[in-house]
Amino acid sequence: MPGANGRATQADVARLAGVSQATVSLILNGGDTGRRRVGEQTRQRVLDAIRMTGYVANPAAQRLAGGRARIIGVFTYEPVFPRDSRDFYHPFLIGVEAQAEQLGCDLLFFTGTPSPQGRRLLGDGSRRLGIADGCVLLGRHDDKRDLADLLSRDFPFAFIGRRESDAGTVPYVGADYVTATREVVERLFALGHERVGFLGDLRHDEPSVDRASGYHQAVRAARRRPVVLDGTGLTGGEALDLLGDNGLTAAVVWPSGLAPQIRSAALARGMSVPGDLSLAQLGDVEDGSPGDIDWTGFRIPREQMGAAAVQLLFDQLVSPTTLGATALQRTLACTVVPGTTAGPPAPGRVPAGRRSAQPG
Amino acid sequence: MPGANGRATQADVARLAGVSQATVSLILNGGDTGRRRVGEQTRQRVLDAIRMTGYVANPAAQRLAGGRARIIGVFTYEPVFPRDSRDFYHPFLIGVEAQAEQLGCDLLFFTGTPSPQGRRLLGDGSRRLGIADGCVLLGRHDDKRDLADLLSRDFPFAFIGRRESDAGTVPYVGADYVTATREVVERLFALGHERVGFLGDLRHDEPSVDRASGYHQAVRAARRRPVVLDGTGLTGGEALDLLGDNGLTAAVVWPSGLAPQIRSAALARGMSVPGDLSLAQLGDVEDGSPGDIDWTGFRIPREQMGAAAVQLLFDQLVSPTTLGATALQRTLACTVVPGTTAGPPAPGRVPAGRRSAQPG
DNA sequence: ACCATGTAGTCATGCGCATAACCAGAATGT
DNA sequence: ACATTCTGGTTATGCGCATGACTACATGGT
Repeated sequence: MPGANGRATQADVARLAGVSQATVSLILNGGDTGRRRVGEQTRQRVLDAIRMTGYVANPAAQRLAGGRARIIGVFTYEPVFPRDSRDFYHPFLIGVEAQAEQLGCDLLFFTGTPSPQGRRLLGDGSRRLGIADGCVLLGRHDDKRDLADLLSRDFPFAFIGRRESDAGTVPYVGADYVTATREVVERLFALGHERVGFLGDLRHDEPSVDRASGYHQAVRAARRRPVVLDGTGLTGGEALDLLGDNGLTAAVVWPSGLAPQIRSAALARGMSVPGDLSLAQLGDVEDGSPGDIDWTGFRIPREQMGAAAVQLLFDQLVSPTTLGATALQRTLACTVVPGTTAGPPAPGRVPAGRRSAQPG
Repeated sequence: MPGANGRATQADVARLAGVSQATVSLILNGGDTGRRRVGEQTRQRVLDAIRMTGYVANPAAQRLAGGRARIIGVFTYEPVFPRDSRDFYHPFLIGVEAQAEQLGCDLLFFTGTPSPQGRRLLGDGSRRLGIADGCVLLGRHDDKRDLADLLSRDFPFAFIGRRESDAGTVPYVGADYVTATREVVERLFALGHERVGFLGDLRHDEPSVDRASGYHQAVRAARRRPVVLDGTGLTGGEALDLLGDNGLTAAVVWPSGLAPQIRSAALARGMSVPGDLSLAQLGDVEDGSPGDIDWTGFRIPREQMGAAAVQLLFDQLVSPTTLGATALQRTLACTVVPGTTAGPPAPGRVPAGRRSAQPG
């Protein structure tokens, strides 16, 4: 005898099975407790009744009563379905969706007006994560206030991408940019380059710091001198000049989007890549650029990161307090790809850049 | 004094403002009733208290109490974030997200195991739409049982794409394929073609029926004979042969994905498009194929359809019973695009197909 | 003086579920 | 024979909110 809205409730099931509503709940959520507490024949009667009535739990009621609704919130700092940029989030979300499905969870996407600083999760009283069991967060902007807010309440969450905060242990699934960068740089040294430059945005966010760190590890291991160049805001040509001025025959580029521009500038000046200049990207380009070039560098396991973040969140839901700090911070390996934009240095050739742009 | 979970409740607000919880609720949801029922200074005190406490409504409680949670469910019959096919859903979802944001609603995506027949919304007791205020549905498969189920309960929903059912008025936002197809065919006649063929999957789903209908309208208006060819499962070459065997110099192709294959086959045989054969697509290709060709045909307003569907759902939520059958079924116009794959027939030239593949 | 009408709220209840607290009867220990 | 433990449940309660029913007081009409 379903209610007015056409859905059966636990009470309906209970009535049909001749037990109390609490018994139905026990059987459904009791776990060990339930199994020990309810007799087998009663159990079967109730399960039959559930089948007959087509009962499905009302997630709102489950949440309100302090249970889990099998709903995972997803918070992005930008629209999930962007119109232009061919989709920074997409690969992550493939993994998120797949894993959520695996775990039988639905996904709740929080919309919100993107503000210039990105949108905040908890501030301004507009957000209502209350309905979700927990929340997966991803995006390039990270708001330290959001981090602190999240840590201060007991709302489970997981970041995609490494995040650190003074306020506590931030649960995240990151990629090991340090190792990946180190390996790429080592590879360039192994090819015979005397010096390998790091050309990038010298910011202090986690992704940048990690790459710089991996670079320095490789340079130190090879007993060479680091050449760190600030490429912020540079055009391809300017960046190429900068590399040439520093006499470099090889460089890793961060963020990766700059690399194709440098390559284009080089080709335009009659140089060859990797003949005259070896280039490597530190991670796949975000906007799926005209990609017939097989770049040397590494690939970020975005899909797996999304899936792992959902799993991390789920693990927290299942055992609210058990997880230690190490279990809360998970790191996945990147795949180094050989590619075709790096090779041995041309012997006796003038290093890249301005000078070779005006051949005599 | 927020609760244990760190969030303020209406009771907290009420205590701070010196009123009862019911008054807070009244002010927040009363609409006209509330404004008449509560004095202005009390109102202000409560609003201040809300600001001070940072109160945000708990959607679970709102739903449970029969109210609206500002959550819109989205049901697709396939994964929302597909790995391969460059994204049939994406354009719709851009509109859905934008409109949901506009209306201040969050989006709940139902995951579920895609089965060969697509997944069912309500069957099998696994789905829980209960948390959402209503649901937007989209996908190529439509399950007549789902339609009947949905109509039988009072759960608001809206389809993206026309759907019909014997069980009642199905709320949907469709595109006017009939008019668009008619206009495209008229255009081909206007270019001077004696006969214009319809080559397509002759199915009975709404999108196919609409296109066939528009084709026949145009043919009738031009007082010509219809040439309807079944293109199901044909390769480009086979389809080209079929057109040639029927002596056609122009054809509209459905689904649109077949058109590029026909064109390629034609070019491979030394024919020219539109010189020897005019082709038009009935709608944009779904998988964003290598698109440097400017196809004659029409464009489906996917983004607007997504937005309109959300709006349609929202309208139902606001006035549960007011909407008549006409207001529940909305149709958007497609944009006819001239393109470059249709032109006047070559005078005195042999029609397309096999024969011109063996020039003497 | 009395009822009708309006104003500004409060009270009580229930949505569907999870869960702590309780309880009856049977089995077991001593 | 009586206390203890186990088995198999039931009762009671509250989560946070919306909403119908009710109340207390003021104002106005007759």
